[in-house]
Amino acid sequence: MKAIIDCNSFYCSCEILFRPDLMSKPVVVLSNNDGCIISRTDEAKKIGVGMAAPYYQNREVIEKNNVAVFSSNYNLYGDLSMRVMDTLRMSIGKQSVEVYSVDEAFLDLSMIPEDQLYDAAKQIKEITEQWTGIKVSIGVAPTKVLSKVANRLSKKDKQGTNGVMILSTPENIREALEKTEISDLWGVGRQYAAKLKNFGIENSWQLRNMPEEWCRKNLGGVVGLRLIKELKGIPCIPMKNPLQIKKMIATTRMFGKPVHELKDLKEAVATYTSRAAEKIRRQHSAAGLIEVFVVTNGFLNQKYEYNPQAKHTYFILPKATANTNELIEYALPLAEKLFRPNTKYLKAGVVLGALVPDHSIQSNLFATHAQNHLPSLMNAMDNINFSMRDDVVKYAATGMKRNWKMRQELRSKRYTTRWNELFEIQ
DNA sequence: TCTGGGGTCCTAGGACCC
DNA sequence: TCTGGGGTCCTAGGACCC
Repeated sequence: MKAIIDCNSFYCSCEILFRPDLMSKPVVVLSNNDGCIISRTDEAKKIGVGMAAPYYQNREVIEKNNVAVFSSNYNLYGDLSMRVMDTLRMSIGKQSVEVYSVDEAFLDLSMIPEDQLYDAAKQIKEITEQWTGIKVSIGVAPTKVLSKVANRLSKKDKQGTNGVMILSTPENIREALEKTEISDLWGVGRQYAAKLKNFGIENSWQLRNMPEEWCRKNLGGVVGLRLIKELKGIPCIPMKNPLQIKKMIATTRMFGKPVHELKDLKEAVATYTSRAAEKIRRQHSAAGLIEVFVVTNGFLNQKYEYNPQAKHTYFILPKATANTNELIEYALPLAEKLFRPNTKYLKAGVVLGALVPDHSIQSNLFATHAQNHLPSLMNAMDNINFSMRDDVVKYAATGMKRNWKMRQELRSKRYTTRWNELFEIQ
């Protein structure tokens, strides 16, 4: 059996942990740039705050109901996520935990006898909540897809299920699938949901009973086939090796306000390149490809309409590297190539791909002495920036003023990762 | 005035190989 | 007179996830 464990309204729960006065109150967390709502408590949901909806569209209901609003604080969420995952690894062994996202993990429970599953799941839940202060829900079933179904139902009815739901009998599974609308099924997005509804398929049980060949044809080939098999209780999506390294790493951001000068765009691209390079060094990778993209929104002086258009371009490196200055040298011409005067830019991003382990980079006999010492320079920079924080050491190309930086007007303190922002008790 | 920031996997089709 | 039947690798794009 497999389980998925999921933190309830994760970002909001992290904020409430340090603001106990907000417990059982409506709370929301905004995306970067304070653009969209990306986490909301049940109480906020109840009064009609939409998920993934623009902040400004919900402003009225938020202010009227005194909803607590936070900018996203990824330092805080990342640290608490690590605590949750560490707790799970301690509870059932690190080989049995697959971190799926910042607030979710799949657990392999195959070593637990069926009649003890409920108690085991309940215990994992209690330990996690006690050690981290974050509430969680658990769904247990024979396959990953079914465990997601179980988890969703346990969250919908927290009182009735105590946040734990086991789907082990055919009757249980049938009932759960009948209750799960097709658009709520893991693996069915907007496109497929619309398509399935056209065929008269409204819930997951109906999909389960379709012919497998039909699913292969209509739901993306083997992806669809796996989905229907998983619905029938046949595991097709294996647990992943916990030590897998990423295949691509990106840093992309909306600008605080639209950018229209090449100088600003280049600063941003250099900054994102530095961030992305730090990330690949952290997993001991080097990049063989760099891609830059920009999102424009029409012309300067034109009336504002949200109509984003993406453009991208890339460069294949002669030799994989993790050195920030080399990567910036490749990135800036790409930004210049994309730039058009008189254009409003909303967003830019840098993607590092074709990642290889850094020990496998071919060394170059003809490289200069200085080039051969770049890894130690990168190491030193990373160490300084990690211990001192806030980019104490950076490249000049990343700019000093950075007037394109995103807005984060309502961010809470980074209680667990900055000495000078510790939680205080009066 | 205003709409996030990451990722994964799969397929089709073209270029090229023997 | 006859003109095959496999492969691999790469890229772009589309779907999905949180």
